[in-house]
Amino acid sequence: MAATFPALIQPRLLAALQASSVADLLPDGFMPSVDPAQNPQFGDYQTNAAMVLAKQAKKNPRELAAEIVEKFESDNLTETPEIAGPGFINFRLKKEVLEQRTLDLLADSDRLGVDKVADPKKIVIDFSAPNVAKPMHVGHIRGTIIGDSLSRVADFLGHEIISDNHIGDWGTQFGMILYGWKNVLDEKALEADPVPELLRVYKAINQLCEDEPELRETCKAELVKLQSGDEENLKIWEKCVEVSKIGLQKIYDKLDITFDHWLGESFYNDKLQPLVDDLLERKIATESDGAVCIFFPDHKKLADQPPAIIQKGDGGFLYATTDLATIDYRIKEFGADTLWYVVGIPQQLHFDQLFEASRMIGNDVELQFIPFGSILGKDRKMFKTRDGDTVQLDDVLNESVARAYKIVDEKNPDFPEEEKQEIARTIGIGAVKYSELSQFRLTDYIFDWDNMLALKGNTAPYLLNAYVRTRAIFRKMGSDFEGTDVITLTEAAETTLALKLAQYAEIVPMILSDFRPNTLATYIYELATTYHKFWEACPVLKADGDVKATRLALCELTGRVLKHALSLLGIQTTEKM
RNA sequence: GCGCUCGUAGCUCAGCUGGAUAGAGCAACGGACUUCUAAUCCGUAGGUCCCGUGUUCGAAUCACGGCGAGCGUGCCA
Repeated sequence: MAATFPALIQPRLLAALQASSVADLLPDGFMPSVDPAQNPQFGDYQTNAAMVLAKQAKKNPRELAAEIVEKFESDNLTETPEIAGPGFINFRLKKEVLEQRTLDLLADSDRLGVDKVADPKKIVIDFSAPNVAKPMHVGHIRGTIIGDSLSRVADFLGHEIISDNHIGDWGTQFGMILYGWKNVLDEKALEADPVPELLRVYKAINQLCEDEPELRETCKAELVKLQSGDEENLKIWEKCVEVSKIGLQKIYDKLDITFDHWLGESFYNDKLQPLVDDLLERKIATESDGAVCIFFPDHKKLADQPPAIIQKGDGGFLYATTDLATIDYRIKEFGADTLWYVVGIPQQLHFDQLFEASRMIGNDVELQFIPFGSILGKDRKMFKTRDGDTVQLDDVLNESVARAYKIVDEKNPDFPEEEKQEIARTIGIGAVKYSELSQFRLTDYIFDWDNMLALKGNTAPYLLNAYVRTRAIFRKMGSDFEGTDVITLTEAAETTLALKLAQYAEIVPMILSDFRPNTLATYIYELATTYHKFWEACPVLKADGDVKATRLALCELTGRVLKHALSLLGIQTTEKM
């Protein structure tokens, strides 16, 4: 596949710069930036290179721009560049170039113009990671959906990606669960639907502990028994983990999310003591106030923060210990060279410490903390499971599907029942995912049903409707797209759409440069808008000859790109709605 | 106290490594369906980009200082 338009313009522009009076100022390996023009009136692409270099050369930017344009060899790629404003150079693609690109993209149905990365990595991605014995609530939705989307994008770009659900299956919550299991468990309720019953037990004991604090000691004793290998408690624990996993899997199935591994905290139990001993021996960790800690005296920020504790005074381990063991395992057993952690921003300090500790240990691995903002309750405070007033993730998904069904049923009362439900599932789940992925991941927001489940405006149904419209054409025509030898762009709406389609290849690689699926979401929204406008302006089936062939091709290609881009967000498509 | 993140239209949010007149959606108002799906399109209205200073030809964007919100901060995860 040919390079993207910026990648084609850049070397020509560089050659012009090297032939200009500022050639001496260009650093080795310099490549001028070429970006899509903000406003179509300026052209298709623009560069600010003249302004940047004029500054260094102490020249007039517009004069330098004129010199660059003079030396610019378009080689039939663009029209003569134009100079505008303070010194922008604007490029407009030749029509034939865009037409040829459209044909190329049609022939490239697998990749749609998107190249694989030159340096594929082996990446373990850690996301979702719910605690067992507690159902997922809305707070878990971000990491789960963002992590899944990043996995899909990385995979498509040619990385080897291994997803690992590092579930919390060994935490202190088991003290209360074990006590509750033995004292307040409703066996029948457990059999009927284990996850809510486990939550009830957890909440009940949590409440009891509030009322009579001495109960906490009893719970702690249960935890110690578990951790020292007590047979009865181990059995209960295993049962708990088993039923919880089944409950979690149901949610993941609804979300169409899978993991390569489920290596929870408990998996690393026998690796913790040797790790601590080793770090003590290597003087990376030291004893302090009875606990084993890692200090960071040379780190400019962490030096003033408390140490990372890897073993408690009572001999117990903490999540810093488990996470260090996990890094080690992922490097040695998975052969990973890169680890991604999609985790809430409150854990920033923990990961700063963890990564620094890993560096001190000498691990040769790239570590990437990909944080996301918090979902807050109406009181602007973070959701906390133990309070019990959180909204469960499953309820959100069900409500979303129900709302979508209502509209599907209104608009298409004649569709078979099963089809209506299938469409409602696609739209409902897609709406939740899109509302998350279309937002910058670090922004905090207050949970609001109507906001998260909106179906109007910049939402999943708008995008799905654009896809449905591409399919409606071929359904009406009575046959699938049969290919074309010629593309003739005449209307502005066609040109704009063709350019937008070509830019898919520019957008996808950008997602991983700063881990922002919302850049892709924005692109899909713009593509859908562009297509909807094309739809209004350009009749397809009533057209003839090359015009019709061109428009059919644009519909087909738009459908392919929409479907593919949505799949990178983990959103499924529907043929009708 | 120290540290992290955020602050943009009435509301919810975009705005990529500094670029041209700061953009969408919702809500409000006005238009367009005997037409390939109107879950659409077109138009009107809406702004002290939290405040201040600095760097720059140019700042919503970068730096510093405030203010506000949320979060973290030695034995939970």
